[in-house]
Amino acid sequence: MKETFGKLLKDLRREKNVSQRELAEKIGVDFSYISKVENDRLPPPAAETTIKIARALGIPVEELLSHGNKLPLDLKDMLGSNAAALKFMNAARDMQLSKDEWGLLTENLKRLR
Amino acid sequence: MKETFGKLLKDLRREKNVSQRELAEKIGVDFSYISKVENDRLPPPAAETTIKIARALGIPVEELLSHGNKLPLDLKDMLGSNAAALKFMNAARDMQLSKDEWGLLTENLKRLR
DNA sequence: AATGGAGTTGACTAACAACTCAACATTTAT
DNA sequence: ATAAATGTTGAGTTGTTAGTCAACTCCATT
Repeated sequence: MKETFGKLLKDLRREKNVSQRELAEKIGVDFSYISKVENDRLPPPAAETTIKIARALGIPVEELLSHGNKLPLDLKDMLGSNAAALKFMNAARDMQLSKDEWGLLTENLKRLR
Repeated sequence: MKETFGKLLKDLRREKNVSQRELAEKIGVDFSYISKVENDRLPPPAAETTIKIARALGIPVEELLSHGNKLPLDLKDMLGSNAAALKFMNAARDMQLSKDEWGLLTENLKRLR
């Protein structure tokens, strides 16, 4: 159904004409690690590494994160320590919100203040 | 500033007149583990274990989760795989929402459909 | 024909998470 | 005072995460 993280990364990297070694150096990992991730031999990198990759390639961070199913630490902390936010998220999950509905909520957020 | 997970658990458990052994058996862990957690010798349990504790003691799940800074797996999956939800959360984090504002959002959610 | 750049692979590892087990100490009830 | 219940502690276990390192292979040039 959904494209793997590896394939997505490989395609994006190639589009930008960056070698595995170049990318690896920019983000501070071994290049062989990039290879394995691109071929889905290893799971997607940690959130912070994924973010570095997105920045290095100049693509929206969320797209990559969501394909890797990874949560940045700051978000995890915010949610994990906030009962009210947790309740909100539980309710949202139960409603199975669509992409557009999430967009709407993000708009509402700005109008909240 | 904020009460530790351990102290909170110890207080709640005592209020309900439950021994460490009883609680441990109900949720399926060794009782010595409960002791260590209550004395903050070990970090708060995994989210799923924390939820079992909350259920066993009859207290709201979110209160305990938020004190342990743990995120249930289903929430993590939902967020981690949804770019639109991630953007929403990022925006919310940037705004430093108060408890009441989160409550408002949860209300709005119901009115969304 | 050999050098260099790019990609792939196997084996290994350090750190952390989430506990268990056995022994001992303390508190409570009889 | 003693037995039973309850609580604490040290040491060890098992699994997962997030990678590294060295050794290849496969091409494209020179």
